[in-house]
Amino acid sequence: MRRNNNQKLHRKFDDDESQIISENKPNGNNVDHSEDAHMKRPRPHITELQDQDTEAHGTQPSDGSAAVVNSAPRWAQTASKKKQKVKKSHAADAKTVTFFSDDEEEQQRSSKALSFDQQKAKARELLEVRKTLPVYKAKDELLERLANSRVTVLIGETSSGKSTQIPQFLMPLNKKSIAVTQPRRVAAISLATRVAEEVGTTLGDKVGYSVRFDHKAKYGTKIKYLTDGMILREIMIDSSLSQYSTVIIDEAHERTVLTDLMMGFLKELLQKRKDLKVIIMSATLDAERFSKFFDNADILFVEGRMFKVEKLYLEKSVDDVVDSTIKTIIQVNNGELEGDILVFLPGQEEIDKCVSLLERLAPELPKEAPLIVPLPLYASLPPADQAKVFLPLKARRRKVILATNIAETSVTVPGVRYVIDTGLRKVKVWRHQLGLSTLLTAPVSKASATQRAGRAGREAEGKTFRLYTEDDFMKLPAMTEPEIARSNVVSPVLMLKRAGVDDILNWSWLQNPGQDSLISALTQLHELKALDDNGKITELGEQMAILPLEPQLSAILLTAHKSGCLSDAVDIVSCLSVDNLILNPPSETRDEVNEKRRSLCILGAKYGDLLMLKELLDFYLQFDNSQERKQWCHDLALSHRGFKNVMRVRNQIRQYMVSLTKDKHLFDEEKEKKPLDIPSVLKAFLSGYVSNTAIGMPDRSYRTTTSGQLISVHPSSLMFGKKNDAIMYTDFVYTTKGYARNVSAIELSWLQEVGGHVLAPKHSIA
DNA sequence: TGGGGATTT
Repeated sequence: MRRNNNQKLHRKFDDDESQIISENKPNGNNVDHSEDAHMKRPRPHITELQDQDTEAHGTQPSDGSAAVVNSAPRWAQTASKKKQKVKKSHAADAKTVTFFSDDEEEQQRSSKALSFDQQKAKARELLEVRKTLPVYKAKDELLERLANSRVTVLIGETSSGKSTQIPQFLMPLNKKSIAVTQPRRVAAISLATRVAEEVGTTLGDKVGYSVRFDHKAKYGTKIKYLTDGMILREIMIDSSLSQYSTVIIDEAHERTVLTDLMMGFLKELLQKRKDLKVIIMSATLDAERFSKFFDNADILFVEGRMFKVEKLYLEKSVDDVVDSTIKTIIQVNNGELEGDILVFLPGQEEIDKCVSLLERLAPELPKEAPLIVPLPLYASLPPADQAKVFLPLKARRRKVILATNIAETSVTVPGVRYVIDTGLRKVKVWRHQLGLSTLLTAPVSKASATQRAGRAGREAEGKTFRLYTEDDFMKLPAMTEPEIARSNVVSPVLMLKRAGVDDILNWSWLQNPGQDSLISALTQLHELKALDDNGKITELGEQMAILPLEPQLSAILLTAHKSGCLSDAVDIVSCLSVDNLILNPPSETRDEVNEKRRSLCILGAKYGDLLMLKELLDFYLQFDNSQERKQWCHDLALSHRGFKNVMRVRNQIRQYMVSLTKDKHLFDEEKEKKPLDIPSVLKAFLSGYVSNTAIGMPDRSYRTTTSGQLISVHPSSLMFGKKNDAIMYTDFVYTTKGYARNVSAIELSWLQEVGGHVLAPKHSIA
């Protein structure tokens, strides 16, 4: 790398993103201008639930009456009014991820078991903290507004306390339960834990939660935090959600597929259930859209309490993101006061490059500045490595956390005062015309850039260094495109069919994914025999909708059941539905690890990755010692935690299959150790992945059976470099070229046998 | 012979 530090950043005071700035002057508690200020470490926060920081600092909040307005234009005005500055309190942070292992998590929770009196005392103590939250000041006015409308859109900035407080305010007013939905499991669990403390009840009693594999709620639980996926499951069982009188959709601005679906269902349900109230909570500008969707619902605004974040832009655009990132890190480290640095990069590749460059450079940097400690953070990183970003450092050191989008919403790292934002992210876009996904590096939206910047202003004033020009920023789209517009909607469509929606194209979509995308999904479901020729859901389709799996995988299990290889198929499907089970070995050991996998998985080497998964799971199950198991996972670059999840999924699927088939002894065959019937297993998978097949060409390339596109076997596959007549794959991703991932060898004759109805030439006369 | 942003039932 060239040592060229003349990269210039110029200052730009905020006028475009008034919602996260403060007009207040520093209050003196957080900014220290003494020479060695950067040596003073911020107090480490390991989890958000520690009982400290109970005192509030800073200026007085604005009065409650100013905090709530009911129209968007005034919202802008209100947003630019003074923000209070209060030292971070954990209440607003109750969604932060904690990195306990499963066992530790359990211990942590049970160690908190308090007596009735202790619970009440604790709740009284917490009440003082709650009173400092912006939303608490506006309580009376909020309640009045909420009482008068059936649907309300509530804009609450980060740290307003809306997710913890609003349900508590509403509790005495609701006859039935209040459901609060979250996009992520950890958020649902930690919010419920926090609110139970504030209410002074045992978790699972008055306040509880419900997420996959974990429920702490009973009949009569007044406030229930659920994941979006979980409440959709409940809708499948009880379409009128009769146990709730209020449903709160939180984090609606994230626009996940499941949140969007939920809003569509609620819109329809509101006509049926006249006693139901709905609150849509969002952190950003989407308010108008939500309001219109729900027949011009009231919009309320509650301010947050973020600190001011100064934004700096480049004067000239740069090409080399890694180079420019490194220079900026060094510049910030040399020139800025105490506080850690959070860097947003698009992907693992860029992160790993930066980490190794920084490790090399760190010892050569000026001795006056803190020593840089680079820490990568991305989803496929083992949990133990992820947890390192939370550990406190010794004096005279500065964390530089190099992260993907994971740090934008899912993981909140305390102590960050500086954000460096490359303005890039990776997006997966589903091309229904081609039946493949593309993984693109693309610019973020303004909303996303604002969110990233906000990560520097959670505990004190901060700065964000944007590695693009202000002009570039102005050209960014206002909002990230909702996920549903770029996803495969097979699963949502099946869900709607199962809920009795006939006219999918004209359903109450918050955002319609588009006719082409919907028709492609309907076609796929027809091919899977989930829908009949009239588009009505079949019995098979009903069963597929019940299983907590993608329709393809459900179809595979139902076929496998008929052909007598269910147990093996369940094992493989369980592995397929866990992300990051098979890790990418670090480049130093890559060849070695690949060779180990190949020699261990004899069937995998011959038949492909699906059988490798089966073999790996069998090996995993053989260990009786958890230490050996961990070591084995480590040697083969497999995720130990991933396998634990596989076991939970496997268990759940088995239960579902038992109840679907009403055959209690369905999995008893396991005791007999039936030999593995490889063709049956592969044919069962072929029934779900008929369209994901390709024929081998003489030049060792493959062409897909559906469109004749050129496709290559991904190098991470055991089938890489092998010649086969035909292959089947679970994923087709276009990056530098079209890659098939998770590849298995199949026989040409099976294509006609299993997939004749799909692959028959379109021009043939029926 | 080459590279997987993030969720969830």
